[in-house]
Amino acid sequence: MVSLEDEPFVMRYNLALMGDSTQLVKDQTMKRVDEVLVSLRRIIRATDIHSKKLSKHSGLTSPQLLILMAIDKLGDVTIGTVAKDVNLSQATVTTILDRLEKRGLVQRVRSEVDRRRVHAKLTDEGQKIVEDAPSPLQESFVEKFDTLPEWEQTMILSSLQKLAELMQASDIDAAPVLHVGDVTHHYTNSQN
Amino acid sequence: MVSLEDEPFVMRYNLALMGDSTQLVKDQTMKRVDEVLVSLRRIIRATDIHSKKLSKHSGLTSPQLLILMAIDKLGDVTIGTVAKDVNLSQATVTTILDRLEKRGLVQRVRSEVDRRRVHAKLTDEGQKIVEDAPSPLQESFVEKFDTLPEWEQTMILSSLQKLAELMQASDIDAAPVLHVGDVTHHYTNSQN
DNA sequence: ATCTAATCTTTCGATGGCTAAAGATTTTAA
DNA sequence: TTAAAATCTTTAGCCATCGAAAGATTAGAT
Repeated sequence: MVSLEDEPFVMRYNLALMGDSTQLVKDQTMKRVDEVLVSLRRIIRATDIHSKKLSKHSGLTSPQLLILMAIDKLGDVTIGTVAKDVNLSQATVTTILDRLEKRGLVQRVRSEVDRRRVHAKLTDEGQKIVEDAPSPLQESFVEKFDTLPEWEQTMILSSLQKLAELMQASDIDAAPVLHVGDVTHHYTNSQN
Repeated sequence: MVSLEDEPFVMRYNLALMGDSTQLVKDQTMKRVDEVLVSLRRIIRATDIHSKKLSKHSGLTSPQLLILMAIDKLGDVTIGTVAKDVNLSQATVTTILDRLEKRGLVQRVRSEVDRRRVHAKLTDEGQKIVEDAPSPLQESFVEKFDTLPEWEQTMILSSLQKLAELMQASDIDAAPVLHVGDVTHHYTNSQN
């Protein structure tokens, strides 16, 4: 048995399932996939932590800010439209709006034309806050990003877009047939 | 004032803060930063959605799976080590372990040598589940990623790593004046 | 030996996020 | 006209996530 002590867990796990023939090739991919996973976790965590920090110093978290900005941008919009714009579920937007409304930054107005709809609009105070708000990504990140050579900025952006595209596509055609008890294979062959 | 109706919010916000001289140059960067932000949101959401899907069909969410795998990899580890390994806070790991323990997949054992520490280990059932578990990233994503040419895989990975690095560095830089010594420890020493 | 500082885990209180179901209204079709 | 279908928001219940503070224990210093 090969020593796997230092290998990332995904690798270790998968190695056990693969024949020796393709092993070396798969190794490479697995390793990268695993590192992608690690990087993603780091990135997600960094944004989370920034959000907390933001809230501590400006009183608003990133999603709250995001939603305020969306309302500012879109004007007098319905909840559903906001949700689509910021890429969150309606339920989530509702709960965030609850908090924003409680703080008097946003107002809900039931539509007169279609009483199922609810419009959100900024209050004067909300407007003011949006105008003075910091970026949802930290300034220093933007600064650092700005110093990268253009080719690198472009590379990062297109990588992210590719990744997002892959993931979204995967989500759509992923066949959810898995049960923990009887799944037998993993990275190598999933046929959807 | 330029019409900004169609510009994403980050741009709109940032433009308001900049003088006209550098505007065109900044425009480029802002636009990219904004698109980075959008892509990130998409990616994060895709992983979230996948996690829900996973949990619905296998009974385990991604973080739960991640933690099980980490324990499997590391053997008889303390909570703190697990937290570092999966890049989550201790508090988070504790609550996730609560659920895993309640389901009998994991067992906590207080260390005899140092009674502050708690070791986590897989139960037989937990072990079995880890061995049969699907990937924390969707199969079809891995499959698609696998078909990318090697240069692209490498490009994506290094972009992510660069991004993670920038963000972490920014978080450290942007540390509020409060506890300068406290903020850095998450990221600077992540090799356990 | 004891008091204090460091270390480790858990608890507490928030927020964010989702799906599914419930409520409310409007639209469509019989 | 009226019942069923579609549309929109909120509610309910769950999990993930964090920081801060509380508890417990060990290590260090006097």
